[in-house]
Amino acid sequence: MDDKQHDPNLPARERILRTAHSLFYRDGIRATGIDRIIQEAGVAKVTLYRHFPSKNDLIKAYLEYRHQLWIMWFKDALSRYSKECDSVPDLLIAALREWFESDGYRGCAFINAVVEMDGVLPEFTKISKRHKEEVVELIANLLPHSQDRYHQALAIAVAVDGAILRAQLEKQSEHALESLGLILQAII
Amino acid sequence: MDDKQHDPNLPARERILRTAHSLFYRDGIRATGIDRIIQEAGVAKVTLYRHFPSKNDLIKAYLEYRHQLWIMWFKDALSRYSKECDSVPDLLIAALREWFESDGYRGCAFINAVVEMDGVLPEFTKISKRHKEEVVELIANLLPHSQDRYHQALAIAVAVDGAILRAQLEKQSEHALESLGLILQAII
DNA sequence: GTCGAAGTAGACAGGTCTGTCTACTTGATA
DNA sequence: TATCAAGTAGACAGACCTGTCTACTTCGAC
Repeated sequence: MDDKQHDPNLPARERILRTAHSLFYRDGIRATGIDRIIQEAGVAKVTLYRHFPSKNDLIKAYLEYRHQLWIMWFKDALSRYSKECDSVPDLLIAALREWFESDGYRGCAFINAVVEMDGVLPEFTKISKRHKEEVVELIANLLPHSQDRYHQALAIAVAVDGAILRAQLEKQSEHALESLGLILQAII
Repeated sequence: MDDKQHDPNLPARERILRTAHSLFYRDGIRATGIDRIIQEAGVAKVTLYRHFPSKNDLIKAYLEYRHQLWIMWFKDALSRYSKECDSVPDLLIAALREWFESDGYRGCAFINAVVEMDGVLPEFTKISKRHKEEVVELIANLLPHSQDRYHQALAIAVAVDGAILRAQLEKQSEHALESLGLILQAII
């Protein structure tokens, strides 16, 4: 899900976006300055501002990019683990474990963005809500059809967010996954 | 739980701490400058730096203060609602509803601090972990004695964190509380 | 009454931030 | 060959940040 190569053959816009993604996610949005991004991306400042008129525009592009990246990874992980997992709880936990234990895991980029940037631009919150809604839909698709399938998926998504945070706060992911397992077993 | 009076008769240290609490929680830690705090608290810059040698020291004091404030509120809310609630899920949800729907609700100060300040000082994360552990203990006290009471409390705390986030992301608290209710009913 | 602790206002240093500007280079296309 | 889009380096403006400094005031304890 992460990409750190910064291939100098890529077009400038792509290099800027990928670098912004790495730094915004790793160090935080406010803590990452434009100068740092252009240095690491190997582009001139004018180039960055030609593609992204302001830092807020770059942040929005980062969130859209991250959304695509994460959803793609999630779908892929679900399909990969579906072979060896025979229950929805096991499947979700296997996928999330892969994420929580990946290098440089720092929680959910959208939660982090809302915490850091709430009040600066309403669009950051809007993008984050859209992301969470799409996650709920993906979870709902895993559940058997029933009247309250959507409510169930919503509750699972809430529990998943809690687990994401716990894995971020503690270095270990085991407690978070254990707690999430207990919740999922109970709900489903 | 919140205090906005800033009584000018209070000692300077107290005024600084309360003002820092209001601003750090409302606007975020990084977004709040020292100049803003001293202006709003009505103290000189030298006075602030005599009591808190650096901004990081002030942030630590803010977190400790917030911890005491929140735990006090939580205990009080639990005891207040225990009269009219006859189950643990109802009790927790009644208390959290009060918080989620209070003026200026902006999520959990400790989650926010970790997201904003992770990597700046390890102590911020340490204080936040201690806070969460104390919350787990308070939740465990509500549960009947059993072998896995602590695991149950941990899982509930994870779900509560998820609900805290959902209530922060959406303007409404209803969805968050509904999902949390579903989880609690299933677990307990 | 003297002294020291704790307060005041506000200038200042040195750093970082976003965003603009100038002046130059490179490469594809018409 | 001429043009134009897209890139480069880097100085600069103006704002804001933390933290230090000077010089003055107030007030209680001894």
